[in-house]
Amino acid sequence: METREKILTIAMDQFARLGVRYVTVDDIARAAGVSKKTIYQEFKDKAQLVLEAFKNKMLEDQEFFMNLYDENQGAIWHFVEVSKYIRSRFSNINPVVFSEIQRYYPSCWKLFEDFRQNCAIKTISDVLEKGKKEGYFRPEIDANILALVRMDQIASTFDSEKFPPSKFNVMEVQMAIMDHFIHGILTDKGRELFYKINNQD
DNA sequence: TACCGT
DNA sequence: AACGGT
Repeated sequence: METREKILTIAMDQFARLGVRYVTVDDIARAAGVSKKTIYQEFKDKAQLVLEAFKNKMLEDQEFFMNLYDENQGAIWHFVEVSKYIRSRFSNINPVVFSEIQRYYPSCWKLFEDFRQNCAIKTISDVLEKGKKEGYFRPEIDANILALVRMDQIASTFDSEKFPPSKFNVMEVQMAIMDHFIHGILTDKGRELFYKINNQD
């Protein structure tokens, strides 16, 4: 693997496990088997290293969500799969990372926000409309409003002030909120399918 | 690796 | 004192 990629991979791994501020540039250099000089040849400073590392991960996520959307297996299926992915993906991330990024790495945080605004919310709204057409979601729901609501719900899951990791398990919160949201929009026909999808694995 | 500034 | 940066 190329030096730059190796640094990014190892950095991301350590950031996720231990927190961005806990991991020093010296730690990363040691773990990657390179000198600090090499790191600073590739990256201007630690902030840029953080930015690039998270950007890579977010591009992976974006690709996953695109593929999910393109698979086109129905609105309920889509919501269930997204919830699963978020649970698996973020169960390996130390919850302190979110508040660290928000506080100390604003350009990196902006990346998250842009992704939510430009990509996630539109997709959710589309899927809500699709579910209405399929007859699985109640026809009277407002897709644009509920897309924003849903996005806020997902984001709140990672808010360690609202859900302190000492008292809450991110995965359980994620599932509870998902369940509540979807039950608020299902038709009777949708509820049947939802139970069916949930019991098949 | 040693070192400096914060 | 510890860590980013040279």
